[in-house]
Amino acid sequence: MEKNTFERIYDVVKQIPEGRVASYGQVAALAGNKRWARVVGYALHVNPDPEGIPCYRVVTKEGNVSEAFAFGGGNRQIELLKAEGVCFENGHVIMSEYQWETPWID
DNA sequence: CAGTTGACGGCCC
DNA sequence: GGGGCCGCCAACT
Repeated sequence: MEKNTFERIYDVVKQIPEGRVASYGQVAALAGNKRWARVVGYALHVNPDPEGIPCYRVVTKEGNVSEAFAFGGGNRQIELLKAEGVCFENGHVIMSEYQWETPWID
């Protein structure tokens, strides 16, 4: 049973632990192809289930968040991440310390 | 079916 | 470090 590209991306995002963030490229790589960075952005853009898909834990490789955030605003995303213990620096996540360590990968 | 778009990533200046 | 260009793939019109 092969899942669609979007479903695979959503599945990966759902697996992101609290207090951690993953870059679009990271999610894309875990979903199957790291070149899906654009596709990941698009997938989260449609975000069919914002309550089940913590898209706020997904940031750019620089730790920068998106303005067009599904929850109401990019600033909102930062607040949510800070609430989970993620520290920010100059408006961006310290990726070096908080980027998801993807231990698995089937 | 073909062209455009997009919440990106990497490389260059 | 910041800004710009190209490339990548799937979804949308």
